[in-house]
Amino acid sequence: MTIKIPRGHVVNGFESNEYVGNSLVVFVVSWNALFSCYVQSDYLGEAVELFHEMVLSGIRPTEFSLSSMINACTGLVDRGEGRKIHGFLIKLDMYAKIGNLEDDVVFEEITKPDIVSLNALIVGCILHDKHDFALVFWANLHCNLIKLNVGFDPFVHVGLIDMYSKSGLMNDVRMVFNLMPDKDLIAWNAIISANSQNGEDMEAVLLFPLMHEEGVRFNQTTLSTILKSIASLQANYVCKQVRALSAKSGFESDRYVVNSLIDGYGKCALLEDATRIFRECLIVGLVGFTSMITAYSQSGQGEECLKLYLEMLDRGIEPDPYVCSSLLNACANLSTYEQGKQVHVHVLKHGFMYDIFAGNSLINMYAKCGSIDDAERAFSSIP
DNA sequence: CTAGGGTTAG
Repeated sequence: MTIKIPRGHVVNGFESNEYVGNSLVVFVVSWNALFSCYVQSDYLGEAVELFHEMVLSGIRPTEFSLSSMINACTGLVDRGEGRKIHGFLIKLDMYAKIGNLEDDVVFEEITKPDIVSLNALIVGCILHDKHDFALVFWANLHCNLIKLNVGFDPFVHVGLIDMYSKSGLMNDVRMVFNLMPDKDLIAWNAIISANSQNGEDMEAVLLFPLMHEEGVRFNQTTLSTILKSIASLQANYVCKQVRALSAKSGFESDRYVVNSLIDGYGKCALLEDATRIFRECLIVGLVGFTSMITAYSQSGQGEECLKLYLEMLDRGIEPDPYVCSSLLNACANLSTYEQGKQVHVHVLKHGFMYDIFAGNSLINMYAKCGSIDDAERAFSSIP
């Protein structure tokens, strides 16, 4: 993997600033800026490596550094790459001066846990990639914190909600949310998203009016998140209501909201409405096309799927494993072997065979098109 | 710290 952002630029950029006095403070801020860049560019493993490097060079992380690390680690666990950075964990433990993570007694040695030690522990738990252990550990940690009457940083709270959510631990998600003294917009979005991600779609949608009752204003993220659950529930009427709400609140031009609306209408089998938004919005890109292709595929209009795909390529939009997977599914439903083969060529050309969804769709397509040979070949070609 | 599109069966 190539690292695009030259580290020196960021670090020297801050160092050479004559208005900034304390170089040690400057350093950690520069590192933090770098972490943020890396995480946003999806260089998660590199971000963790850099973090380790910083810690070894004697610079104490701040809540900003660790907040980036929570994101990086959550992402890595998502991808199943968490183990790769397991080695760093051991050293991280040393830094955190908590000795053996598996012994929760060591926590008591930290008489006044601050944001740094707390966050280091979060990173440690996530890096361990041992969710069952993390659960026990966090349960103990929570008890200790309550006993010690230590306030949580809101960022830590949302980080925890996100981590628990991605581990499927909804009870813990709710516990953390309920512990929050000030539930702001971000907290509400996090709990709604957690419900949505864990298949509690009805709950996710019902939280929306609750949030309103508590006097917390929604934003585009809220709308996009509940639309995903509305799509799963195929709640046609609610979908239309949210569309009206998006227009009224001015979030209709948000990329995520638009895509979620297209997808929502598609899943609710409201093809005309989906098409209208799709055609009216000039910002529709790869994701919008994928939603439309899926919608047509599900309504049995395979020719439209292929037409849309060609239109997409015509507009210079590069395909990805998602759209290929959706397209292969359309071919499978239609039993269009020749077209399926063409999509297979695209999958190979763009190197999407590593993607488990694209691979499965390919196998499925050949199977549905009646070619077991091709299906088997596709199966054994999965890396 | 929170947000969008994809696979398998029945």
